[in-house]
This record gives sequence, C-alpha cells and structure tokens, in this order.
Amino acid sequence: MSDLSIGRLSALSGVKVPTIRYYESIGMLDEPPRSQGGQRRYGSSHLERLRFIRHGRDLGFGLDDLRALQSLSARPDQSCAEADSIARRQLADVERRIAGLEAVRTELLRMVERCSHGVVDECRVIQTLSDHGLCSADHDPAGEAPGR
Amino acid sequence: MSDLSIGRLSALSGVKVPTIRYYESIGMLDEPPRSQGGQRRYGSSHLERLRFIRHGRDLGFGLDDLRALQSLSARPDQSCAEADSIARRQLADVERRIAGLEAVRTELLRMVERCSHGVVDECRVIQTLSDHGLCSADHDPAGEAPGR
DNA sequence: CCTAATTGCTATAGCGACTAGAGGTTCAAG
DNA sequence: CTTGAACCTCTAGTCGCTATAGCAATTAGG
Repeated sequence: MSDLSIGRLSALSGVKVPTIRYYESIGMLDEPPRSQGGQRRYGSSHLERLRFIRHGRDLGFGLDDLRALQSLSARPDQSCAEADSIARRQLADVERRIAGLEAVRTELLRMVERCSHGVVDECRVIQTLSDHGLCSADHDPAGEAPGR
Repeated sequence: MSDLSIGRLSALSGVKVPTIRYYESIGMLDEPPRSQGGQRRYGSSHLERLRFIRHGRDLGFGLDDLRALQSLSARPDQSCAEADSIARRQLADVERRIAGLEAVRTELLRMVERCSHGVVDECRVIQTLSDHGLCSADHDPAGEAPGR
C-alpha cells in the first residue's frame, strides 16, 4: 500500500537500513517487492512487523523468541500460554541480569570511592582487581546476554 | 615456579582452558614456556594475571580496558588517574544498563500480569509488542554491552 | 615397563546481532 | 538532463568466547 523505500521504512520503524536488510537475509522479514530498478518497496505490513521486532528487541527478546511470538500472533485463536511463558522467561532473565549488575555496581562503587587518587601502587582500583579477596561479597557477572 | 599445566591453571583461576589459549592468542596473556612435548607450563605470575583478568571481566570491563589497567599496574609510581577514570566510566556504564533493564523489567511485568491467559488474540504480551503505545514510559534497551 | 585414560595440542568455524566498507546502480529534485 | 542522495550486493569485522576434528603428550594404575 504505502510503497516505502528502505530509508523511509527505517525512519518510521527506528531500525537501521542495514539491519532491515539483515533481517530479510535471516528470514525475520518477508522479502518485499522491488521497483523496476531493483530497489525494495515496502508496505504497511512490513512496517508493523518491524515495529514488533524493534519493540521486542528493546525488551531484550532474542530473535528466535520474536520469531516464535510472531508466528503465534498469526494464529489468534490459539492459547497464549506459550507467549506467556516466553515473556516470563525473559522477565526472569532480566531480573537475573539486574541482580548481577547491582552486585557489580556495589563493587565498582567501593573501588572508586576508596581510590585515594594517588599513585598506581596504592590504587584501590588496581588492588581490588588483583585480589578478589578485597571484595565485599560474591559478584558474578550475569549482566550480559545469556551464554558464558 | 609452580609449573602448572593449563588444566590446573584453569581450575585455579576459574578461566576455561580454551579461553586461556584464546587470551594468549590475542596477547592478553604472555606465552608460557613449554614442556619437552610442547605443552604449556605456567608459573604463578600467569595465575595472578589470569585472576586479574577474570575479576575484571566479572566486573564487566572489556579486554581493552583490562589491558590498559594491566599496563598501568606495571608502573606503580604513576598517577592512578587513568585507572580511576576507566573504573568510573565502567561504573557509569553499569548504572546506565541497570536503569535500562529496570525499565524493561517494569514493562515485562506489566505485560505478564495483564495477560488473561486466554487466546492469542487477546494476549497482552503480543498486543504490547505490536503496539508500543501500550507501554507505560520509554524503555530503551541499553541493557547490553555498549554499541547500538 | 606397558597400557589406557586423561589431558593437551593446532586449526578452523561458529555464535548473536549486527556494523562497516568497497564499489557500483537507481531514483528524484531542480 | 544532470547531479547527488539514496539504494544495491558482497565480504569481512566486531566481542568474547565456544565447539569441533583429528591428532600428540602425559600420568596413574597394574
């Protein structure tokens, strides 16, 4: 309908142009029709889809989860139990990451506050890194995306 | 001195064997001497260095930052201003990520709580993903490592 | 001393989710 | 009709590992 160029679609969706082409290449986004010269021409369904993906990515969902959620939304009369469980899993993951980052934050604060701004040899920052025993509690990373 | 195999070094440092070899390959860890058969034999300095790296990674520092901090600690009579600024930058980054993840968490909670556990067509999870307007406030990702 | 199990070696490819660059083509405004 | 912005494909790079394949060395038990 709307006949959008990839640049316009990018502006309207907030997804960068190369990322849109990347999504197409991995099958996240349908191949659009092309102009006579071979340029992509998108319709409103593509825009909706991209906004869905973008929103999901902002919430930290992986592309696989979004593929699953997308295919669920194509069958509106099914139970939403699976969507629910994907979202709950994501929530648990986010909470785990927050907890990890809070511990890391505490540790970094301690490091930085105790730094006497003198010479390296007395620097708390470097001392603390060298000796985990100087740490308050356990801090494990877990602040990054899953894996590791 | 201690003459550790890579497996023992791994156990003592908490860094996996392939990761140790990876660190060597990118110059994060000095090449150790080898046994007659060509196997790596580590000393206590390697263990210290690996623990330093591991601790820094747990705190979310990038390998480049750790390289910089490491080379600072080799010159103990210099000012620790740079170490301080690296740590403060890291702290700021962690706080930014926590804030982003908190917003995401709020949004996910709303999604999940409002889900009526019915059919997909009425599912809040999918509705919310499809329409960012249903969101409370702005949530931007920023929960992952820098970039993007 | 011999053997078997474990541990080690190199090299290459893959992960997720993009991003960057080169080198060329099409489109739309003036 | 010209110009320059936007588009095209393709390849390679990012970060920090992880996995696999196909070997060689070490070590503990008998």
